[in-house]
Amino acid sequence: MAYWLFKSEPDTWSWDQQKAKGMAGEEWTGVRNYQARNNMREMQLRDLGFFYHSNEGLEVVGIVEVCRLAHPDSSTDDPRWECVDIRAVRDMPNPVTLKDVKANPKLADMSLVTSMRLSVQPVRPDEWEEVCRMGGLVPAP
DNA sequence: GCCAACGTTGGC
DNA sequence: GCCAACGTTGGC
Repeated sequence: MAYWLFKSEPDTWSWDQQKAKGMAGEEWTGVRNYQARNNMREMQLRDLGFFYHSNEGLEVVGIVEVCRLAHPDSSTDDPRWECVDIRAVRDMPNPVTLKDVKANPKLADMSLVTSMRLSVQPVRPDEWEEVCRMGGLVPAP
């Protein structure tokens, strides 16, 4: 069981849109970065992730679950790009902002801080725990 | 809207 | 295989 973080610009694909897809989930298309793609290839069914709003909001707004393993990205014919499907699991009771993350020394190594531009990131279990605690999700899922 | 960071491309 | 040019991301 691993933890991840998915970035999305709310103008393009928001948490509300993700939630509207319900249990069916949605393909996480559009990733054109090898490192992010490789992270998706590593994902297992039922792995959990944070849903983060970039550009606007700049906060973790919810929890998602991987509901389909990596497969070719249907938004391109380029066979290099793959993606998983994810579905919304629940809201963060109190969204955790990037500012909050940066202000917490326990989260200094988080990819969100150290690899700003990576759009699909791994999250360590201790980081998962801490962000959930900050967001009012105790115990962490 | 700006621009720093950084990944990718392409000439050599 | 190096590295300059270029394009994109994303915080501010």
